[in-house]
Amino acid sequence: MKLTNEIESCNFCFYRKLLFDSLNDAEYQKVNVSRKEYVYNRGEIIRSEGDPINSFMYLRSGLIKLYKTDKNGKDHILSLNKPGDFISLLSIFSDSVYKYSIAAIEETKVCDIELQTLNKLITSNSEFALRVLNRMSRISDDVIDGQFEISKRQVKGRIAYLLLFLSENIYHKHEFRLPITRREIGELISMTTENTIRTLSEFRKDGVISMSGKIMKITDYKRLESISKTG
Amino acid sequence: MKLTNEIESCNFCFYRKLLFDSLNDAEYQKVNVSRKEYVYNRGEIIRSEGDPINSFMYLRSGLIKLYKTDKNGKDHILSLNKPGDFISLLSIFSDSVYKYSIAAIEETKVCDIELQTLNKLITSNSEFALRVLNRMSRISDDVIDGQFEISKRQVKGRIAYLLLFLSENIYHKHEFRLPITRREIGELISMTTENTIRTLSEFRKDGVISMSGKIMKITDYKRLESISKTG
DNA sequence: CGCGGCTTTGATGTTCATCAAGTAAAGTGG
DNA sequence: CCACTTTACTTGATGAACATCAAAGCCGCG
Repeated sequence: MKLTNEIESCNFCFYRKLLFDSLNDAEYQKVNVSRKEYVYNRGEIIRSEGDPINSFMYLRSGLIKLYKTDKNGKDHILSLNKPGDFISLLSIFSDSVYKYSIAAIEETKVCDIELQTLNKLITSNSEFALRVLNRMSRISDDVIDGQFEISKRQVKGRIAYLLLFLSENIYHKHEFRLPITRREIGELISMTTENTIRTLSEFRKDGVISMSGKIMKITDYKRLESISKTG
Repeated sequence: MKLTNEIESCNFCFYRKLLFDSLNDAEYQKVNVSRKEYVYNRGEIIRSEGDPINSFMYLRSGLIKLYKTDKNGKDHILSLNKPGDFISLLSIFSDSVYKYSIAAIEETKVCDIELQTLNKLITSNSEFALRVLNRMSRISDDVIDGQFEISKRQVKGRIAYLLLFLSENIYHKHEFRLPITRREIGELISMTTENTIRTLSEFRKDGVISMSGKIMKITDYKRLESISKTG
């Protein structure tokens, strides 16, 4: 993890309009002053379950996973999140510690704003408060919905769903570099590593995808969609 | 569903302090005026997936389930909620329609407040806004956490977990009337009705519980806790 | 270059869904 | 209130889906 200082001011930040649009200049200054930029490398843990929550973070670039570790030490991934997702909005107002861990899957840049600053803004700017409510609601919905979509499918459908998710929501391409290991895929879809691999191999044999190492290419999109729907 | 008028004013409502504590008298009046009371019978659907969200509800008494129906018509229960849970806080600020259905499991009384009224209060009273954020955060956390707890266990552990949940969080007794059918238990723990029944029968044979029809009694609490932990 | 983590495949067994079939209970209309 | 219909409950038999165990090749990295 490294502290950086790439952005001079939030004024021109792309993510400004997602959440901070309703702030006036004075309020912006408060954010700008309390704001810190961090860069996390692939694999680095950003926050661990149980860490105190005293700031609000959002992703400027990269990819992260939200996960929980069970008593056997096995991780269960709740969701993958990309820039624009306000990952630390979960639990932030209901608990003083993180209920989930957050780790960087790819090199990830975050902006970190003191929780106190956020609270003051919510108190002083009601439009902003509604905006936070909206974002928080959305991210919760996404996590719940993602879990639901996974749980109602069986392995093939789950893998297909995940590949489509990566292709459509993260990379916007039919060919991409798998950002996560096969074990992590398993942790995400509640399946063992072996079955995950077996299913991927099967997809390759069936000509639905082609892959070499981490490079994935969806060669039969329609078919994959059909597997995701019916499986 | 029936419209009632049991409560004269919110002033003495037990649930006032959970959320509405920070309102002044004038704000209270607004709530009181826009407020409607409804009673739903066992089994009645309160809201269906896709219904427009234009009010905010909370449970005064009873028990409800949040659920989604998949394309095969099979229901998946996301959570059971009891008085004090602000069930309609999910999705309320991120979507204009319900993403989940809500149904009464026992006779349920709700207070229904126009969304517009809620929004005005959030805008005018920042302490209230923080309170809503807190409640929303909590209910999302609970749903996510519940799903996580279920998904990491296998059948026996899931059933044990659910029985303990009902005993500890809903009824505060070791003996209670099962509020849901065996099929619904299955929908809640992502398991077939048959396996649910088989597992309950097994628990009875093993002397962990005794049951006749819907009446459940946990006879070996320690054992059930152990099954919930290890299973 | 060797160690540890990732990947892959096979063999085997367990868990769980499905199908079937019957009893019990609960709701419904005359 | 009773006959009828539907829904809930229960048990058994069978097979499919999936986990587990084992073994080996691969790859990146210190």
